[in-house]
Amino acid sequence: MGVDLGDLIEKQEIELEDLRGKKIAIDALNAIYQFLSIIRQPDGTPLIDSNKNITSHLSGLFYRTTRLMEIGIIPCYVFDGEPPKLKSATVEERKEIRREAEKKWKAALEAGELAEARKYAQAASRVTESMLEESKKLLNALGIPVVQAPSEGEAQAAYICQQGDVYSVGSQDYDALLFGAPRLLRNITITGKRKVPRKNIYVEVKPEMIELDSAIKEIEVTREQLIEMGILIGTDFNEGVKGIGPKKSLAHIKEKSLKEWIKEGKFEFEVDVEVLKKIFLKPEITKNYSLNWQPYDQEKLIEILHEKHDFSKERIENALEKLEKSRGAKDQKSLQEWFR
DNA sequence: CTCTTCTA
DNA sequence: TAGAAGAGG
Repeated sequence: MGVDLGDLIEKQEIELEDLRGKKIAIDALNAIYQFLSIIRQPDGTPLIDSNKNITSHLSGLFYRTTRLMEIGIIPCYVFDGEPPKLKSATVEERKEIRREAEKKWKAALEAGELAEARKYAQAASRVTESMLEESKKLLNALGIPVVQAPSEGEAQAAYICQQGDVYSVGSQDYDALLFGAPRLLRNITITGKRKVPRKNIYVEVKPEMIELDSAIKEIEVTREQLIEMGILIGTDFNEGVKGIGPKKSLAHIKEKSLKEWIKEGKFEFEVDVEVLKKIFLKPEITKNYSLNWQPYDQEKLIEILHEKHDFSKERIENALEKLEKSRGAKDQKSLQEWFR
């Protein structure tokens, strides 16, 4: 979920093609969760192989990643490690929401309410340990680097971006900005047309880019103030103040610091605010990672997707063929360079 | 989500 | 041939 900075932050609509030749560190859990929740049948059933294993995430990861590569984008994926202890409340809360959604899904199915069923099925999506393991194997076979974060993936991705090893972080959540990512790309794993809930209309979802420096300059705050705003609104690590959203948080933080507000007794937090701020300012990351792009291993891909999970061999080969074709194109030197 | 097939 | 609809696993 992450912090809701939505309307405050200045963003720039872009085309995927604008990112040709750019390296991007994608928040793996974020992407996998999106695939798992979106790739479903009308009644909410995910894709499954003959052994009843869910495969929606693999389908999304494979086709989306090869499409990005086809355009000439150079992705790597960052996986989460142990969540900070302060996240446990959020984790529990999400579990409960999923349990409720699961019940409602089944009820809606029995009542024959397809759209309702799908909605609750999506909310019930749960990324399991084995899904993550398989996703890593798939990315390995694709020759895409996988970085294992010690703690929060967004924090690690932000660090990799700060080091200049990638152009941008890719995630739906704004948290990466609080972690100090110089650039954030949203909507790069979900694009195209999306149905507006409860309405029969579709909106075009386009990739958007946020540059941390210009975004905070625009609203005239520092990164530290942005973090304080996040804490007021609520993050994965603390409950926000009731009734305070992006707009009010900005006004409050501009008036005086969080520390002063607390001292005056205006706001109260269960956790020491300095501890919260430290999660974002000095996150647990590793400097020990390597981004090493390799050619894909067709045999391994066939083994994982076709032999193990019943994907059509023809479709896999088609996807790889398209990749080859785009790689042969003249104007994509940057893509070729990455294999040398 | 992306891909293939159907339809005007 | 382009856009909608359905399938994929």
